[in-house]
Amino acid sequence: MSTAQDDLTGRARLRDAAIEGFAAQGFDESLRAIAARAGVSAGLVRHHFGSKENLRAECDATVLERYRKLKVDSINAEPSVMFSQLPSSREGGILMVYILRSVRDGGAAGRAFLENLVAEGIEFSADAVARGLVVPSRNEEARVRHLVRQSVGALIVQLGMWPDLALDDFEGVMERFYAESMLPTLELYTEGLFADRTYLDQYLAFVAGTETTPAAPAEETSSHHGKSKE
Amino acid sequence: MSTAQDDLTGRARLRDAAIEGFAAQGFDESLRAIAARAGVSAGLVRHHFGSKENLRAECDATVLERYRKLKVDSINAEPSVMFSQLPSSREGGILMVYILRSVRDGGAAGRAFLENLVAEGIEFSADAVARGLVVPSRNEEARVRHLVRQSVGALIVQLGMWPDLALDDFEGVMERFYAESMLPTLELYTEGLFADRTYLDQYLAFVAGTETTPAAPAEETSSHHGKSKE
DNA sequence: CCAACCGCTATACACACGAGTAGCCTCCTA
DNA sequence: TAGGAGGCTACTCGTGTGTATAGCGGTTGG
Repeated sequence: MSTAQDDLTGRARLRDAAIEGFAAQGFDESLRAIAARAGVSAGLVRHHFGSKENLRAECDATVLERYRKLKVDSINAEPSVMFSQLPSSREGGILMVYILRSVRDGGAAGRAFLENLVAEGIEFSADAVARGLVVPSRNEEARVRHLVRQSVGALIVQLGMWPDLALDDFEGVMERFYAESMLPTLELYTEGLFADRTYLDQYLAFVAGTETTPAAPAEETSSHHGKSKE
Repeated sequence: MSTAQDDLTGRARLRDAAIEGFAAQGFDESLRAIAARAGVSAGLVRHHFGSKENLRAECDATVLERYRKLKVDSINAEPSVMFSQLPSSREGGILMVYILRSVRDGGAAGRAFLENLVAEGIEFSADAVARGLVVPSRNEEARVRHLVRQSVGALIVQLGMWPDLALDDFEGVMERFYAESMLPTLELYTEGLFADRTYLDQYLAFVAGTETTPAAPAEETSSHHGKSKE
């Protein structure tokens, strides 16, 4: 149940319209507008879902489920660059914008999406490091979290700077975004930014000076557990 | 005139309260709440500023002006890493959150702030490249725009994931953010991410194939068109 | 002295929103 | 074909918002 195409009856239509409306206009979209988008009356929302909050929750769950499904479908589809397996269909665009909006507003779906992306990235990164494609990091999770934060954040900034974002043209927008981001990304990822290692080495020396390592807060850094004065 | 401390008379107090309220609660903060924060009545907003939109516009202008002032004050203060000359005072935190919110919502102040940051970054980057601190890019402006987008976006994501952001503890929040972002940033900037140049070279070859260069739309990519792996 | 002015408050109005209620209308079943 | 259950609509209510108007009180200039 609750897939996209099998039941177009009321509730599902309303839910999809809500997802689309939330993605297009933000989560302040009124129930009336959503109902109008679905071609039904406003009060129907209350009969199917108890409140707007419930509707939002169900939209979140549906979007997350569809994202996972879409991700699984496009797996082994050679991700040319990390975090770039972007959808090209209209539905994929709606999903993406919905998720970006959710992250933007600090919603639960956004947090879940980020955690999902981080877990996926850690796995992917570990594999890539093992295969020698990616240089290792002193804190793999911190690196992945940083990359996820930056990638998603850049998309959110782009989304904010495109107020008249048309969901129909989402693929075009993404294409344009990638066109102007691909070169800097690849340059940064292969050639770095700094010409020498002084900044990094200085920071590493500074961190080594302080006993508590702020970069690796939780996990024990390999085996040298015994700290100095205890 | 129009500095923070000299005139505490009504209008300025209200404007500052609006800035603080917008930063703390978002731009949907009601006029009554702003008035209450300023310790005055609600209708006063209308007498000083015609409407909420006008108030918002004046807040934007004030924030931008203060940001520029704060930036000028802290110039030559050795930016250890690009885009990290962050304020540590409470007022600076308010300014920063206000600007982040403005970028997030696609406001005019946000766009102006981004453009300001890009211009500043281009200048800084050119200088750093000339001094041999930073490796050159095939499209400096695209790289700066990319870095700005990513840096600001990462902060916005962090902001969204911290719903109970206390403006008083802003420096602590930023400190924590930098503590967990510093290592990945420095690693990425000095050691890159990819172990070899294949991805970049493939992309450059692909771009060289198509006549229209999507990454460098306007400017000609100087003279050394036929590049090679050094 | 006083009167015009300005900062400010209190109250009211129009509007949009989410929430809630009653009833029609269709389709499915026996 | 009769009955009933559920999808759906029209309407109403309370609330919160931005906007607007009338009026009070202190300050200042003639």
